[in-house]
Amino acid sequence: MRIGEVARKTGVKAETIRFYEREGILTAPPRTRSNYRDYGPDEAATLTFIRRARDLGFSMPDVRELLELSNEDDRSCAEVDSLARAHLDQVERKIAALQVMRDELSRMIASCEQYTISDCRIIDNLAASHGP
Amino acid sequence: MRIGEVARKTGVKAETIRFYEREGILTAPPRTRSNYRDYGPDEAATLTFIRRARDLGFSMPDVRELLELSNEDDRSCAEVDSLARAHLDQVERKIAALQVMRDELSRMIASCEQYTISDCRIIDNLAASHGP
DNA sequence: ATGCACCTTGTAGCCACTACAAGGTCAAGC
DNA sequence: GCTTGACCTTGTAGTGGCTACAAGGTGCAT
Repeated sequence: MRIGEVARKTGVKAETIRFYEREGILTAPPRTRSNYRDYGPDEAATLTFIRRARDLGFSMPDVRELLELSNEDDRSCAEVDSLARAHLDQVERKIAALQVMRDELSRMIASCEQYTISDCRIIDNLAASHGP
Repeated sequence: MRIGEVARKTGVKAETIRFYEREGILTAPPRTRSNYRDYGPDEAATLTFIRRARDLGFSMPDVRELLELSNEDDRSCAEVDSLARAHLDQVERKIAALQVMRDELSRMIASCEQYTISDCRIIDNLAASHGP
């Protein structure tokens, strides 16, 4: 399978696949006579794994770790669990931070009555801090 | 006021202030005899403005726009409003995306019973797609 | 033979900083 | 007067995770 096909099947762009190879995340596949990368189903599965982990927001270092762990069948999955929990924690923190932003933005926008800049509550809010 | 003091007062690090100057976001202040940057209260106010906008998640291009608009007192603040609304929209999208991640991560973590990798529901989930 | 989609390599760019190196300046303390 | 240490200067390179582009080679249908 050439890179374009595996890209379509896994949802990982060809450029990104080459990037993963350069970075050592994906092992280099064999080449055809004309020097094209020739992928098998295993590589496609790995790429799907990577893409799902990335979609869930795992960092590339985390993905590397998950990939390594996924090959050690006999090992306890406690590490996987703890990695996932740590990541969930980060995601929750990020949500909380964004909710603070959202609430403040909403408040600012609601307070603006759309006259001139000199009356603009949004600009006011940005210019001054809240406390004394 | 030297860069360190204005950094403390505005919460923008000295390195970042120099970076903003290089990028043309902040105009270069006069220098002392010993070539140190010498800031006045206006620059501090601008930096506070930038920091608050950044804390609210506005991009640097947005911040530039907001800074320019904030100097045009007579203009309608409709543009400010629309910029803020567009950004709020982005923030809400980001929250929604992260909530999807969070829910899926929670589900995965809850389904794992912490035996070996070969039984691990988390690894399973990453390896296979959901649909048939 | 021609066109077009696909592939190859390498390099540079994105965002918003952040880190570091190598050196200059200034006030306080001895 | 000399040292110490905090502060400042410039410039360059690194972060993450790709993405875009240039310049050229390959494969297949018409």
